[in-house]
Amino acid sequence: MIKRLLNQILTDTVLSLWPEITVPSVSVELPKNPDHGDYACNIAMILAKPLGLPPREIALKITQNLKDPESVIASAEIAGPGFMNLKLSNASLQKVIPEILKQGVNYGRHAKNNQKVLVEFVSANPTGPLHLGHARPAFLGDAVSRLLKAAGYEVTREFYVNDAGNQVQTLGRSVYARYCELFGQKIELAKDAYPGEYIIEIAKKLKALDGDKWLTREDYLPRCMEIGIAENLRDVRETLQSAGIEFDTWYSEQSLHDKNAISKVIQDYLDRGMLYEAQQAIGTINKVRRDESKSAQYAHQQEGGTFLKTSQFGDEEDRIILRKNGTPVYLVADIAYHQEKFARGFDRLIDVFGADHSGHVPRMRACMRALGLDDKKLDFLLVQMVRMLKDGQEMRFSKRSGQIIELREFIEDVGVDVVRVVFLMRSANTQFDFDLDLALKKSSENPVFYLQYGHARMATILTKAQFEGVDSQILSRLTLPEERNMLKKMAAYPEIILSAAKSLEPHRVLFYCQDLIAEFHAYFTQYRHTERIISDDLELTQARLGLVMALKQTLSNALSTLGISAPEHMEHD
RNA sequence: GCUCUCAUAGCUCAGUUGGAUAGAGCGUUGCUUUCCUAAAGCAAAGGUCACAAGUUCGAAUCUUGUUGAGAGCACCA
Repeated sequence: MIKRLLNQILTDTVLSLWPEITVPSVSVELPKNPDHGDYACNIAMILAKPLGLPPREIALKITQNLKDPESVIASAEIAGPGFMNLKLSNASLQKVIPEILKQGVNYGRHAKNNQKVLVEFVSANPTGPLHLGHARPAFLGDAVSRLLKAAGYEVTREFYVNDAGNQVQTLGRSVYARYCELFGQKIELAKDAYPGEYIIEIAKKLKALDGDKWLTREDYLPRCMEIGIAENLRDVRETLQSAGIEFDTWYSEQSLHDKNAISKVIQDYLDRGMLYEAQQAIGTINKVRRDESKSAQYAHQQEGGTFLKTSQFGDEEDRIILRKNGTPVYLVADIAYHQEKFARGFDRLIDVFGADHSGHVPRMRACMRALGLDDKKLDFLLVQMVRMLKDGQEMRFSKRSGQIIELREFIEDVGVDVVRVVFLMRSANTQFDFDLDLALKKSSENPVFYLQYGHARMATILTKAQFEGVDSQILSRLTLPEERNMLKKMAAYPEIILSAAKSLEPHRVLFYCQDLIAEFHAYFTQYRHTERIISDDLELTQARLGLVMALKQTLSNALSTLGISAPEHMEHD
């Protein structure tokens, strides 16, 4: 809000001086070095080239002719190669407090931008419980959704349910095997069967509902699949709920099959002349593939069929979509699903998934473009892998061996907020090591407590003293450098939300919280003997309480935008 | 072999999209509490931003190459 004001002033000034010039987007920044004023601007350096003048000269002109009717800028200095260091008047900084208090929980929330966005995330196969591997994309998708909403988007959160295909059939057979076992039959699990304990629980449920009716029947599979999917989805939903993650829609893959969306896509491609019959995809011939590549490994299973001309749209080779026997491959259902998403009228589609599926990105883009759809609407948030460490050793998970840590248990053991913060602290783009021992320690080594303690400390102060409201007279008492810094920081909050949403990077908000709290803690401790918040000076006390209240509001808004709870009170030893 | 991502303090990571003297947390060392919560604060130590060229007023950030790590490269889902 202050930034926008400064932008306006500088743009007006430049226009008044050089009307013929198209003013580039002015960049005003919070400098790290306090000697560089409250805000720093590099516009003079950017204008040096188009104006053909030295940056310092331009800066001088600008500072001497500032169009600043409300005298927001108290002083402007020229420094270094041509930076303008702006110092703001106390009064203009102090205005943030009433602004924040007026807006309350809405401070930092932006007006609706009439953009509809769909965020698809988790979308785990309904063949088992969620495990630790799902955690990062789940929390990221959730936080990104919250961020986009705060930034003014109308957000729909969607879970794509893979309830069709081989995997759920395997699930059905696994359930049936355990079901038979419950009636005393000796069974041998198939090689690809799911070995987990939870399958037995599902079998028990089936037995309780249907008795022994399926023992002698051949058509057991649909029923076993149905109950398997339903039970797993229920478990997934509960786990997500305990993680504070809700979805608006659960989109069934089977429903696409049911309404013939698959054959429709193929017809669409056919109409567009995008298909051809061949032994081999165009593109593979030119590509040197060594024995290590997977396609070479499986070459003997490749028989030819119907191919889609994705190589014309940026994919490295054409993709098969119908096997030689005419059955569609998995990709087609995924294409149909994305086509559906486009048809539902969103302005922006975001897919969140693990970086192990990064190969999916150019392929899906190409498939959409081959349908004549604008793939710029499609965004992929790739979440890098997490390496789990226990006792300094990497833990390897495999679903087949049943060696997994269930997300549900993990959240129960560690606490939602801790897990959430650990996963949101890092940008999605970097892989990181998750130290399990550290997460389990409920000590100050854990960054969550720092955040929450800051909020609780503010809450304590406010309950201790009666806050009677602010007016600009009183607020003029806030003149300590630390107080000015916190005012600036709070004023920057709406910008942080916007840029974090724009770049799909929730961790920025978390680092912002960390900074804001650090400033408050330092302020609090430094002045605990001299300039206490609650003092005999009633006016000063009210002004500082107003500051704390605004801080608390900003912090609580930021934390809730990430789904992290902000307690009023914290118990500890 | 090819493609993508990454490489910043002892460890885990930020770095406002090209800006001024590269930051935080943890760990290490020393200090601060009669008090509104010490789950806090202050100070110190710790860096060839993997390496080498290039682009320009200016590079951790952009380009190319090299090295190293992770992921992907079947008509599996």
